Amino acid sequence: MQNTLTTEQSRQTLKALADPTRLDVIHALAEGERCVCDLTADLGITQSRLSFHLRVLRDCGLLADRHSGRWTYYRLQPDALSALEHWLAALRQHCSRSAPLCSD
Amino acid sequence: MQNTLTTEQSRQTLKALADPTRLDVIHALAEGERCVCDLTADLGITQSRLSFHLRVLRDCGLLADRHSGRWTYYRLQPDALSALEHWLAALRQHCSRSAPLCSD
DNA sequence: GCAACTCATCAAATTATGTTGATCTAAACA
DNA sequence: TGTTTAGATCAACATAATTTGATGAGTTGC
Repeated sequence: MQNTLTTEQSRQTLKALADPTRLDVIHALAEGERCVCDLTADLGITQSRLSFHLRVLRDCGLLADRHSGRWTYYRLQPDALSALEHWLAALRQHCSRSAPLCSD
Repeated sequence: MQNTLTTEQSRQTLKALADPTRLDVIHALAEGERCVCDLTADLGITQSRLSFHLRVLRDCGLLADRHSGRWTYYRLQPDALSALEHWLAALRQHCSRSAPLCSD
């Protein structure tokens, strides 16, 4: 059985994905793990701004980090996307019971 | 071929789903089509507030409406959820190419 | 016509999110 | 030890989203 998200967790993940800067981060990390300073350069944004978004993405499970020396490396956690897909699919099924229209 | 969403459309849909009031609306409509005044009563929120959220949901394609006399009926559009699922699945596949970790 | 009803929209107030620049901790290295 | 670098965090500000209460437009029935 796949990860089942609570509604609250799903909301946080949806919200995290709804931001353009954070989608840029995700795309940058699709190339592979990167340290914060490289990401800062890749994305051309300030360090504290990136740090803010990395935290949002990590807090909802979309990213994981790893410390080595003075660097912090971030990487994607595709399972978090799968979990959201499953939550969405369940919501859609719940919505597709296709109750009749109101008769009027 | 299913609906392909642009990044911008996906972002709007993600944002729309990330709100608790709007998820309540969606669950209420899973029971079937309803007019605004019934929804107002079901959810126990003010009419203008509900109207605001209905618009957000309609604008991103999650709901459709229908006018009859002085009533407006809203209903779910599960295809919008499917489209988002496909967008998410594509993102996940893009993220799962599993590039190697940084060697350090 | 007029009063009651449904719903959308608007402006103002409130709340939540994101950005900036400064500061702080820890690691590395001379 | 002192200095530099990586990155997190904080407070102040800026912007965006939501809520409220009021108003307006269309519909129905008297």
